[in-house]
Amino acid sequence: MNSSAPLTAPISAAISSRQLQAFVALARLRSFTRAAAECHLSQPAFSALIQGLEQAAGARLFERSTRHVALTVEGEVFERSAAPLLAQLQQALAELRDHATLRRGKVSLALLPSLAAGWLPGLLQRFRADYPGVELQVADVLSEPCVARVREGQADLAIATVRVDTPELRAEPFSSDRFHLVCPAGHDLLERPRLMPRDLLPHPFIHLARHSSVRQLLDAAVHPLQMRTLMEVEQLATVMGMVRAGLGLSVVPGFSLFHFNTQPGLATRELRWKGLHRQLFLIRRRDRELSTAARALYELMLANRP
Amino acid sequence: MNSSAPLTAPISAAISSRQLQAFVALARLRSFTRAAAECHLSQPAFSALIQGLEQAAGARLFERSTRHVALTVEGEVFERSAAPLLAQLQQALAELRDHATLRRGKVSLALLPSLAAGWLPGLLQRFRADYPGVELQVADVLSEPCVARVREGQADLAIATVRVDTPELRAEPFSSDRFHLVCPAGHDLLERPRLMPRDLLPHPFIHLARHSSVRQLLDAAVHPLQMRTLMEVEQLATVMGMVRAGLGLSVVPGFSLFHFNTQPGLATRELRWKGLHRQLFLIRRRDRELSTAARALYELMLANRP
DNA sequence: CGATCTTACGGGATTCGTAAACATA
DNA sequence: TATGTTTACGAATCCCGTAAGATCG
Repeated sequence: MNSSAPLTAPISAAISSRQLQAFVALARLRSFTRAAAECHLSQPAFSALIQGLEQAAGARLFERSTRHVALTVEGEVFERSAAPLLAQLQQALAELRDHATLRRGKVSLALLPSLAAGWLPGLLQRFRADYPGVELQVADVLSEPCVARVREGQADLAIATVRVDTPELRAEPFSSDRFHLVCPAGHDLLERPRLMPRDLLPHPFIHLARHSSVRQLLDAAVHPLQMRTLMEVEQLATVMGMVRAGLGLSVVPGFSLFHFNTQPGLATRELRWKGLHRQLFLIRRRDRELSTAARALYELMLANRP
Repeated sequence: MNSSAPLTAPISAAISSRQLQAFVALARLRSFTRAAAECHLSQPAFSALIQGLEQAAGARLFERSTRHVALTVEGEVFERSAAPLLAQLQQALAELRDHATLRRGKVSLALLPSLAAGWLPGLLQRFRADYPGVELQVADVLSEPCVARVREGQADLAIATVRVDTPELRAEPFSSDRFHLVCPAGHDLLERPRLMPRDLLPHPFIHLARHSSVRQLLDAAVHPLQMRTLMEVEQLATVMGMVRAGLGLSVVPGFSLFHFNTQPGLATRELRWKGLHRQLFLIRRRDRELSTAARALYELMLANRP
């Protein structure tokens, strides 16, 4: 038994896109010579292409003499399908190549509000300049929802503070930031040579919500019950407004300093307390590779860590 | 210059239907081994097929490890086009093969009413038994309209009495028939040893319309002004009714004898007068070959001439 | 006889299947 | 380690382009 002989095709005869192109070109130009030229083939090679198609189809598709080339009735039947078929195929390939070359695509990213407002915009500006056709979706939510979005496939990537190395999710260290005291300009805490946790206790304090990573780390460094909690708010922008109004002081992550540094009447001071720093992780699914578009954003993020 | 090197594809990369089939099978089965088996290929050959497709597409379409095969995002993009594309291609080929094997198709035939009523039905019964899927269109009209229909592409074939050998049309001799006297049974013309044209003159005569071939040939043999014309009618069936009612007698072509031979009270007698016979031609276009279906009918007609 | 399609043919690329190497759970 | 994909490789096949042949107007 000759085991190396190719087996017969399982369902249909093999048709190549080049045969389809040749057919459509010949049906349009009605000349082997001209159609061969359009397909960048020698005329005999082109002829063989058509013959192969006719053989695969099981019917003569063109009537030809040396002076005349025309579709047979069967050829007309096939033409009605072949022309749109070829167009669809080429569109499908073009669409695919668009995705591969980042002329089209979609990336969805979930990350902490502080990064979304401060660091991300400049990054996305560059990304959009390079790949204007790629659709972007950003979810500026806290760590837990960030991770949930990746887990549920709603986001390709997330930046969050939770190290989730599960069978589903892969987390890699991305960046870290320190925390900063924010208070009205000229506040006496700004002058102390060494600022300790207990130094904050006498002052009215604007807390962030308990589920925020900032709050949780701060609670670990300074027992909350000992503090003079003035209020709890959700947004860092609100913290900024409260402190600027002189209602109290607060502690915010470095990535959100852009909220405060540009505000007249406000001052900040880095807190170098042990344990009071945030580790950020880049989180993605384990079971899916990133799409080309997502990988491009991933690379750009890694190359431009805050 | 290496002139035998294949030139690059003109527009799109070459994709074969086998690659499309392989892609769809792999997307469905998510296993190279099983998909290769379904495509009747060795697994490495199948793998190469997919790799070739990915190369042509310019993007990786599957994420694969030894334990897991899944579509990439780009693969999903392509799948949306590929599956319907393959289905359409296979349907187009099936349709084409149906036409080639006469499971489908269409033939239109124009021929004289006498043939349409007498000879054709039995022929078409056989044709339909062999090719039940082929649509038939019959125009039972006189010679001139028969020819016109072929000339205008409304009919594939015609049987008519005019020899039209023009640059457009090809006519080949098909058959011929003689003319017959029809009269009430027991009429004295039936008894004469030799029946001559002038023997008809004393009797009331039922004429066919002037544009019919029967009438024109009869007028050439017997001057119409000398005849006792009772009336002119269009249809041979009307002639039959008139003669059966004893109103007169008439002359009809042999192919229409089936109208008369089975009628009680009627008799016929062949007229062997010089020039009084009809030559029938099979007419088709010169610039188009017959479709497979039309050719089948053509062969059947030739093999079963009246 | 001139334009055009088909056949013939040699060389190189392609693709097959078997076997071995490689990778991951 | 076991299952499943990729690489390696020799052989058969396919496909190209050139050249010669056939055919119709």
